[in-house]
Amino acid sequence: MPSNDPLDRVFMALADPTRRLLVQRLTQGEQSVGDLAQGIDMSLAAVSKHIKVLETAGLLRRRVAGRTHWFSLVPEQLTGALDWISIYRNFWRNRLQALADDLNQPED
Amino acid sequence: MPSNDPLDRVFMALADPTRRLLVQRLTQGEQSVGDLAQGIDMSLAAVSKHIKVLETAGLLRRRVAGRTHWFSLVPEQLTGALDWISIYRNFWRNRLQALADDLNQPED
DNA sequence: TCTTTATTTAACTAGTTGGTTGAATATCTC
DNA sequence: GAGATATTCAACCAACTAGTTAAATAAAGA
Repeated sequence: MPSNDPLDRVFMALADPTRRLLVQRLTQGEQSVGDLAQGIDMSLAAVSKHIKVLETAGLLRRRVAGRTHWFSLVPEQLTGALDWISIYRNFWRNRLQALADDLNQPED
Repeated sequence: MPSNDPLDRVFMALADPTRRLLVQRLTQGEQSVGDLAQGIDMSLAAVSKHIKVLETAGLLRRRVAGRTHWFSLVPEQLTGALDWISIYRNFWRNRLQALADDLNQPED
């Protein structure tokens, strides 16, 4: 088993262009494996694996109906990743702002 | 060489808890390899490699002064990752909002 | 110049990733 | 029930990751 940490898994899941494409496509709404694999030059089994990585990371949810598996996005984990980045990005932005403010001080 | 895509590299770089710790520590300001490695139960060579991964992803900058290498955060690439996530998170939030609005409609 | 300090590089290893193909499972349709 | 459809599972492989230790490089200090 690879990493167990939710942030590890989410960032890892997003570190692949095929998986980011799948996430992007799922913003159009619920889709099946076949739908998602459309136009991707890769075996269905490989796409299925990518989907499983996203699912394990908690980025999407599977609904099985008959022989078809339907997937849709789940926002919570994306939010966790966003929050992590935001903390440090905001820190940095504040730093730059402080520097700018400082430079604008009268020379005195 | 692994992936060449900037987003791949940034998300991959953040998918490791040691590297996220390094980023977190660098919000305290510029630090050397030795500083950064403090308290991390890992060889200096390993920490040095983690730093290189972050550097290659464009998340930090190296300034060599004498025998010491100083590192500091660079915000641009973090922003790229943040933007990617935001696009889809905002999409999702809007969806939920639309649903909520719909449920609040008078029944007519 | 010799030694210590700061860091990287090289060679190696175990485990993981991302793909393949072929078989298995489950469901739908005739 | 037989065949087609949708998808996963298993076994395999090449490439990459994340660590190790030992040696190399470079600069500082005595």
